[in-house]
Amino acid sequence: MVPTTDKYNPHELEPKWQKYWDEIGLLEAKEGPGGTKKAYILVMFPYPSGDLHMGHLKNYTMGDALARFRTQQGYHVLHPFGWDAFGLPAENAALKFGVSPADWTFGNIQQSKESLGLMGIRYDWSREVTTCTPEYYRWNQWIFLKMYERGLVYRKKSLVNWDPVEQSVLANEQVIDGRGWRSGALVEKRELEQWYLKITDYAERLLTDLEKLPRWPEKVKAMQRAWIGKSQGAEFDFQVKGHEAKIRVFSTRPDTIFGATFMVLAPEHELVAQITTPQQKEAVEAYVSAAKMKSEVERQREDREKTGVFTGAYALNPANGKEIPVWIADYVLSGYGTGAIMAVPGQDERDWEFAEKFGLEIIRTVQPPEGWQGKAYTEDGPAINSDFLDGLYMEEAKKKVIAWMEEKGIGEGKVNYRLRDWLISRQRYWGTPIPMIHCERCGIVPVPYEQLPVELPTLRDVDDIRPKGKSPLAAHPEFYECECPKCGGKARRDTDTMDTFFDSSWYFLRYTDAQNPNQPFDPAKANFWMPVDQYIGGIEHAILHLLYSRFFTKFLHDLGLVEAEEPFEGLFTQGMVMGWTNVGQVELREGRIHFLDDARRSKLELPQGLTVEEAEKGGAELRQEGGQTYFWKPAVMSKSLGNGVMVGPFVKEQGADIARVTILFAAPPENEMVWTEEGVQGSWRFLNRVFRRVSEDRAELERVSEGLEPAALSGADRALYQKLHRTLKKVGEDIENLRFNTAVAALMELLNALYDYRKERAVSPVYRTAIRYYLQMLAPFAPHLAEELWHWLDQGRSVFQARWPEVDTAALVADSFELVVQVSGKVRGKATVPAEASEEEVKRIAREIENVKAWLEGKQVVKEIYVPGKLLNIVVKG
RNA sequence: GCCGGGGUGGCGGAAUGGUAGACGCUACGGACUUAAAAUCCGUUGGGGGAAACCUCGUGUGGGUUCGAGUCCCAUCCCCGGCACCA
Repeated sequence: MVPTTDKYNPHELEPKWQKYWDEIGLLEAKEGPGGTKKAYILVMFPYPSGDLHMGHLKNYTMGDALARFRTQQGYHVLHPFGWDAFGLPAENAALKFGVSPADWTFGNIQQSKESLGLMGIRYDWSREVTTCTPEYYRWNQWIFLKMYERGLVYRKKSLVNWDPVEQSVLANEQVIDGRGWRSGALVEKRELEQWYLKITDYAERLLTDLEKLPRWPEKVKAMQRAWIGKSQGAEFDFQVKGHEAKIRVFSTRPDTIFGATFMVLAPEHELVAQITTPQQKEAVEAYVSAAKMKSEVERQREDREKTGVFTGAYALNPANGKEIPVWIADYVLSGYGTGAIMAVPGQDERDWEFAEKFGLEIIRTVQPPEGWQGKAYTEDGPAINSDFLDGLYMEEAKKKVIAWMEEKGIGEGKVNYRLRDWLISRQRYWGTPIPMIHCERCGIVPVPYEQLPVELPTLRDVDDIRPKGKSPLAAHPEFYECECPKCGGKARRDTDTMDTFFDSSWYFLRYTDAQNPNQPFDPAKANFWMPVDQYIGGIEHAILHLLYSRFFTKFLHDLGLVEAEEPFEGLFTQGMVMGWTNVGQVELREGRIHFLDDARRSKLELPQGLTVEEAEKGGAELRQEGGQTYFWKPAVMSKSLGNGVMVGPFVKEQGADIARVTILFAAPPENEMVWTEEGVQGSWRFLNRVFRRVSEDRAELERVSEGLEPAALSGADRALYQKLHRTLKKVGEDIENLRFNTAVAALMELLNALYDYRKERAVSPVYRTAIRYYLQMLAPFAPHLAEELWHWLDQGRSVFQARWPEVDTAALVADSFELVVQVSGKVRGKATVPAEASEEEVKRIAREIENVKAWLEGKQVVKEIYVPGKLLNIVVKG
């Protein structure tokens, strides 16, 4: 055996090939003529947070592997990267460290870029997008103005979500369980005049087009459907007795109108003050102001018991002319439907509860099934107590009653959505200025296109940036003082900035033509690349970013700028990376674990007093160190826990390819993975074994040529050739489906086969072919090592420039197979059988197996099932 | 409560209705070494057996089928999302 003189040394290999890829322009994206095979591989762009850890890199590694694979297949590949660079983290850092948001941001970008480079993750940096640059955000302003032209931007005064920590308003999507999505602070209600985007105009398209996305996770689509919340019903009026006013309600069950025994208005409903009787005035006003004080969270408490107050007013049920009392209650929401309901306790659980508590009348209008013990009956059944609807089932009754309403002019069929318009004003500094001007004479005037961009002034003083409850820009006359474009008089710029989700709603389009100074992007270029073939990112954007981006794409499509109506053809939500985390020192008291330090314990929501058993069930370990006991547990890698494996040090000590394989092999990519020392060891062993295999054979590999006649192969050569092509097929399919873990497993298997082969055989043409293909298949995962070894075999060009080999389908058909012989469905023997063996022969061979013979002894064969190439099942009785 | 996804060795996880546990990790045994590391070889779901082999086994209970981790019905549990939206 040739002595191993070379050693696998990632530190030497990796920088060398990284430089080489940059020199040959490996991932420079080039448009081609129509019909060119293209692959737009996109990872969600991040906030530039500086140093990166393995948790940040998982999706980038996946994207890089896929992009490299598509390159090998000869696709035109677009694999870009950029920075979601506006937003609060930059401002917070500025406040904390006294650096300007811009300096902080660009410093972080530089650091992050280095980490990406170290991992061998390659992007077309000529298309880099940084949202906080005027070259980018001027097109935010441009799109905003286009939306304004089309009536999709409006200003409205209403109760909005105010995040007291961020000192800014938030959109509905950004309030989760009554708290700001980023700050976690309880959101307050404030009445403010703000800018909105009319996403609701697109509600129906956003809903129905989900069906065009088979390569999206069902989970994400379900979440979007629920968020859009379409419901069909009717909207109709109830006359208030003794008033001009009518109360309009929305109901999905207009068929139950004969059971409407009272009405409920949201406390904020505009008619409340008008219809409340003097006797009830005091109680109603008290209730309304109490409701205003209540936070969203209080209103949504688990044990929410129904509360409400009678207004003293009555309305007339249009179906039967009955007088019914009008109440107010906070279980009716002002923002949905009309903010008022007809209450039908017989068919609605919430109304039943309310009626029961306040002693209101209950009439059933749907016949519950016999023996019905429950309260409200919400299922289908024949209508009762409903005059002309009696006997009809729900669907029929709805149709009939809606037709009746329309005929009488009371109301009509109506579709309602839960989706609300998108509030995009933010009272913060580090964002895109809203390109609007307020003029005392002309009102609101858009900034003319030729004056774009409205540049964000550079503020360096921390006090200028600090949030004060209104936009910091409002303190800078040099920014807001301007001329009215219409009348030329003195006017004032809008001083709010845009929600940063505006920035990220179309960045993927900018990548297709990132440096265009004249328009957001050239439609021809966008049409070549769009839609994104594979988008990879975190599930946390299931609604927010992914819904907004779909909206923007549809809008830009409507403007005629892009053909695609959906931005992301395939979506993949990757699982998180966890790291073993020292939660802190603990003491055991009576078998229970008590933490001596609370900081990390509370962050991880671990209770005090766990039993050891419970802790272990939760994946934790107690470790002894210097006589002390520490509580360790895998937790999502994060800066604040300090449990992230940092890219720089890791690559320096171990190597980028090892990190990449560790990430991709540890678990299916959609699952969370725990980064472990053992996993890293396994990757090292694997890559080292690859290196050794090629290294030991290097001299022979250089001598042997590959002239190969597949049909003439026999024995071990033939077996290796077939294994090679089966692996080639599997690895290709697995990468396409992002099943990297099984692709790597297949490569490990093939490597084992190569070792087995070399135990008995010399380097041969088949073997050399196998090694060459092997390196091509390894390249997406461990590109540096693959490139190095590839150059040993083929000096000419990069492994990524060589075409991905074709699968020889003839080689997928084995020439013999292992026949599984079952007797009555249980495996009793196996035999190697030539592929071309006839059924007769197979049956004969099966019966010669000793163990099968024994099981057939004295039994009567009832039936035989033969699955060619696989299995024979002999069914016996007796 | 509703919606989505799961439940397979000590662990991560493989399995177009056809050999359950690929591949890897861990652990154990052995080789090499002065020694250790690394590396290599072997074993590693439970039970029985000297072995051949038998038997049990994919949350639980039923069913369909020659054959079920995979399909159907019921049920329990876990994770994620939504939750007074009329």
